[in-house]
Amino acid sequence: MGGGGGRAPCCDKSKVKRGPWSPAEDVRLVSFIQKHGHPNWRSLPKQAGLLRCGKSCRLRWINYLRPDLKRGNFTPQEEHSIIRLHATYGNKWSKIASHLPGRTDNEIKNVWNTHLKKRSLVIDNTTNYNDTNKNQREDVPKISNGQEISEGTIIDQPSTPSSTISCNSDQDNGNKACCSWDSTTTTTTTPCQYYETIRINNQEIPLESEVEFWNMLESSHQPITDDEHDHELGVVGPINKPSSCKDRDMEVEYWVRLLEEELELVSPTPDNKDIEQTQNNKDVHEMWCKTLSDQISPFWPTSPMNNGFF
DNA sequence: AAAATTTTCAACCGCAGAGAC
DNA sequence: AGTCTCTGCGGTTGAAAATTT
Repeated sequence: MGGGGGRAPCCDKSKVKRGPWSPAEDVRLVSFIQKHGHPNWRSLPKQAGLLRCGKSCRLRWINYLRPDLKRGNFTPQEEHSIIRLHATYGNKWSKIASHLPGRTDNEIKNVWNTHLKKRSLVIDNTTNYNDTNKNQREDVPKISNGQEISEGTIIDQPSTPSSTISCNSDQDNGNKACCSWDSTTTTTTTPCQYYETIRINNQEIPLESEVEFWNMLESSHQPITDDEHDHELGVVGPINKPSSCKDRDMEVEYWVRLLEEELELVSPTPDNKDIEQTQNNKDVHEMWCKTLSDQISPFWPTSPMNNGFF
């Protein structure tokens, strides 16, 4: 390591927000990365209008917002793999994560510490994964044609990224879980197509993806231009968006606006009668949750349909 | 039903590696 | 060669949720 003479802090901690991320921040981060990628985490928060340090943005993206993440509980097969891999690699969580597409090192670390550590003491580590009955395995990773990705398959980066965005997992070896999106249609009026792909044996294969989620967000590149909100978040200026996505922009902007109002980041929209007429915060919350659940993908990490809302 | 305790997991912290200058 | 910045990693924390008493 280089250095010496003391290390400058990554950011001024007195000027950045900490703690749990709000849905509004998530939207900002995702929509910014969707359009601009993340060439520089340090400068990203300012460019995206987020009062967060770059490290926090990176962590949020990698551990929670990346589109190639699996959601939900670990399957018994995944748990088995973790136990077996831990016996090989020890606490090298990123190494273990590289064998489990869609799972993060942090997630694996948590599940190990909370569930598997004790269990691993009583499980016979010599059990061969391939000995299990595949017909009983429920959540084996699949590619778009339904074919299972067998354990041990080398998954690496696509040879030619299909857009300016890349999102690689952080592993330091060559076997990287990877996704990419084709942003070539972002200036058309048709819903944008996003593909998550993996490269297996020199063949690029699209994964089953959360297309609706990304389509929903594809036109939300522009930060909300509300003065109060922008001032609070330190927005440096609007980001140009394709005019052809206007309708979808309005839709996304509508529910983002509801979100901001619920969070009291901005005052209620004058013409939003439903919200104005509802005095009880609980009612507002429930109505708002329903609005969101009607409009956004259930895969959205903080979706009320995903039991992760608030 | 309420309080106490335990569990979960998102987020933070500091360190180290790599690369740029 | 030395310094600095950025990024990634693994350990830890603490608030919220779940469970037990």
